[in-house]
Amino acid sequence: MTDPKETINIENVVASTGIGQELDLQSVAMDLEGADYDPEQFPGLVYRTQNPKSAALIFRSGKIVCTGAKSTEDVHESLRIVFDKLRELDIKVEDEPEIVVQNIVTSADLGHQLNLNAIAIGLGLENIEYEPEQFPGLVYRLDGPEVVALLFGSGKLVITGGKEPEDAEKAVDKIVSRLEELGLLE
Amino acid sequence: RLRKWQERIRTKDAGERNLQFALSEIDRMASALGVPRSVREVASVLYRRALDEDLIRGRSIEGVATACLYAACRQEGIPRSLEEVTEVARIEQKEIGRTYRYVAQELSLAMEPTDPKEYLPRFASELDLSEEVIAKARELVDASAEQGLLSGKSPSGFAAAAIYAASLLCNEKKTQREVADVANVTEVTIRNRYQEQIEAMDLGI
DNA sequence: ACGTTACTTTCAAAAGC
DNA sequence: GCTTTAAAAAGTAACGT
Repeated sequence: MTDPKETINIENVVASTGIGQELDLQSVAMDLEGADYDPEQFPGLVYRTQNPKSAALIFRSGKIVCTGAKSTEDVHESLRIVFDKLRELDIKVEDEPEIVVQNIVTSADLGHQLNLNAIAIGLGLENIEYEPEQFPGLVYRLDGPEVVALLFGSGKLVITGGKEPEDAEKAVDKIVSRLEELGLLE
Repeated sequence: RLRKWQERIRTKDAGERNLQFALSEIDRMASALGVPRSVREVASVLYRRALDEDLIRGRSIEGVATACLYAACRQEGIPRSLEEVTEVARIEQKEIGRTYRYVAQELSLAMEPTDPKEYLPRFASELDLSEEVIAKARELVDASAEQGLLSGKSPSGFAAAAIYAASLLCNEKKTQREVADVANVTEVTIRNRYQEQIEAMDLGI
């Protein structure tokens, strides 16, 4: 039996940080090639890195959001690139701004088809959301860890809302044991 | 004193007018959807409960009224899809779905996903199909659901595929387009499921 | 009847309406 | 609540060919 935990794959990591300096986004947009800035539409300037692939949202306050990276390591690497780009524009950036991971999105595979109708009733209709007319996934909010899982008929799932990779592992363990005690796995 | 009294009357009147508006909207939409009076009554009760529980705050009366009607149709076993409800509503589908989920959660409605079989009589009737076709479609839905083919699929699309397959098996063939039109789904959806439903039923026999 | 693109759901942060 | 970013899951829809 393959442990479902082994199938966990980090798909996206969202983190926030700040350079501790106010920015004139209009001029940054002019000097930084590839920058998208449309203050009418959104107050943040969008800057994409290629390696690792990610998107950084840079704000007037100097705060930055990085999303799209596949690991915590990639988030740091992406932001290091962003910091260096800003330094090239003669903008002062702290040596090592604090980076806080805000959300980790992972996918995994339970290895069995799931009867979502039975699971919806088994877990309790008041604890889940399953509206196949609107979305094929069953939404399950866990207590500990505080994450949200989307379960699909194929047995694959998405876990989001966690702040560290361990949250996804704990979530998969809890989901597997809950489904097993309900006799709904396999 | 006098002002407070007038204010109370005004508030009471406004609340009463809002309630009347909501109920008349439920009536209007229910008529347009062609659902029986019992559904309007259930929807009205749901709306009054939502009002009592203060669920309207921060939401539109129109939205809550529409969500209550959608929920009432499901509770009464004569579902109308969100898309169908949207056609007679004055708010967009996304908002109806969101408000419905909120109301269902707050009023502890314990709504189970719609059973595709509940769509069969209406679809068959609109297509002038016989009772035999409905029975066959029921078999198809039960057999394929039992084999796990239902998970994640839209109930109306699943029902549409079963109706199409049953019409073939009973020699009362309707085209995919005809079935797709009454069910408000695309031909692609029917095409992608009717074959596996027939296989599921053959396995079960 | 293909293929492609795109929308549905979940999550978090950012600044401002 | 909205706006923007990214990503997965699976279903459905709307294009064009």
